[in-house]
This record gives sequence, C-alpha cells and structure tokens, in this order.
Amino acid sequence: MDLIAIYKCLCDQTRLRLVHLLTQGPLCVCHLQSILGAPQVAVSKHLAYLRERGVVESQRHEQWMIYRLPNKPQPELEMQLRCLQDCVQTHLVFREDLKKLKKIRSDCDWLEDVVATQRTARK
Amino acid sequence: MDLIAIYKCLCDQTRLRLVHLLTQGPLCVCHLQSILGAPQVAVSKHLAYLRERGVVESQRHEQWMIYRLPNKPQPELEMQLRCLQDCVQTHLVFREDLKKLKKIRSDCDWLEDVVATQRTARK
DNA sequence: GCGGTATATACTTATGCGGTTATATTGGAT
DNA sequence: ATCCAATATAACCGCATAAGTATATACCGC
Repeated sequence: MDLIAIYKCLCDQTRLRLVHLLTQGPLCVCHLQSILGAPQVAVSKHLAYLRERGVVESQRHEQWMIYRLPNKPQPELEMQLRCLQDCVQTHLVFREDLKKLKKIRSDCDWLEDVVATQRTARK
Repeated sequence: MDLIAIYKCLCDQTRLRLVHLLTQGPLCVCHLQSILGAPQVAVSKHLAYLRERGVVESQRHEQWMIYRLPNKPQPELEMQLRCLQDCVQTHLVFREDLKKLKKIRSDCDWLEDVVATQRTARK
C-alpha cells in the first residue's frame, strides 16, 4: 500500500526534515546537507530512498543536483505535507531548519535563479 | 520526536489496520484478530508495540483484553487519525475491515455492553 | 589533460523488527 | 483442582535498513 510506503519515508528524522525543507521549494544537496548538519553520504542515501519511492524528484543543474517535491504529489503524500505544516509550530527542529534555510537563501541568490530556470524549462 | 514514533507505528500494514479499526471504538483482541485474519501472536505483539508508544490503551474485561484509542490522543496522532478517515474511501482494505467489523458487532451484542460499562466507569 | 567540488554507489557492520514456534499467564467453567 | 479459552511473552531466524568508510562518477575551471 502506498500509504505505508509514505509512512516509511517519514518515520526517519533525517528524511522527515528533508521532506519538510523541500516543501519550501527545490534545494540542492549541499544546502540540505548544511542545514541538517548531517554527513553528505547520509543525505544522499536518504534522498535516494525518497526518490525511489516517488516522494522527491531530482534534476541535475551543472554540478548540483536539485531535489524537489513532485508538482502533483499523490494525495496520501499531500495529506502528510499538510500535517507537516501544522507540526512546524510545535516542533522546534523544523523551525530551526527553516531559519537556516532562510539564511542560506539570502546568502546565495543563484539558487533562486536555478529554481526559476528549471521551473520555466518544465512548462 | 513523537511524530516519528507515530509514523513508525503506522508504517506497518497490520498496525495501521489495527489503529484504523480502533477509531471505530474499543475492541477485544480476538475480534481484531478475526477481522485481520492474522495469527494471534502477531496481533498481540503489534498491539503491545502500539501500547508501549501510547497509541492504544488496554484494559482487561474478564478474560478479554479490550483495546482502545486514548480519550485524548496527542495532537500528532489525532492528525493521523483524521488522515486515516480520508484514506478509507481510497483504500479497499480499510473498507473491507469495516465491513467485517459491522458483521462482528451485529453478531455479538455483549461487546456493546462491555464498552458501555467501561466508558461510564471512566467518568 | 588535471584538480577540485558535488554527488552517488559499494561495502561493511549493527540494530530493529516481522514472522514463527513454543510456552506462560490469567480468568471462567466444571 | 482441572481444563479450556484468551492473551502475552520468550526465543529464534531472516531481512530491511541506518550509519560509517571508501571509492566512483560527473561537472567545472584551468
């Protein structure tokens, strides 16, 4: 059942934080890595796990891999994404991740450009 | 994080079906067992797993153990219970479980009595 | 080409967990 | 006290998976 696959994806703290961060928009591995403070191989493997199950998609941009949530996630995933939004208030980790994300975004303008480029490319 | 514990509880098909059935009200192990069609030891172990994590509560009534969801589940669990309701429509397993549950309830009136007794006892 | 950065994969190890079998516990009936 | 039904626990096996280390691949700039 796909519902269970989604629960399996979200029942690990690293993956849950990854998915939560990606609800804010596409991100490259190195940024995810620096926000989580996790070793590169861990981030990469968890992203692969999510990708294999259709929870995230990836696309290369030059030397960076940009990960994103699918445009139209399956309904079961969408429900969980909504739940995640509600959890941001009550769970400190998520809020801190968001803070770090904002900082990264402000430090690095090219990220916006990349995302914009890919978004238009897909239309 | 408790959110993750809940995802771990729900990421197994047997446990997910158990939790879903208990949203309909308290049930004893033998009924859960006959609805799931799973071996007794499996049901018992999964219920223990859920109990240890506060997702279900249990109470002995004569020779039967009655399992139920807590009166006031933690908010994270409540969100998932709401999601589960939405999934009933799209997931056949749940609907079939409900059908079997209705049949059992109609075959066995003492269940209602037990539940009623325990409910009033707790007030 | 080479070196560096970003990312993925292979391999190993340790752990948790699901399934199975066997046994223990609890309560009711006789 | 004995037997049975309902349920839980223990002991085992096998598998998935998380973490760590090392290595490979892909792209870029020179």
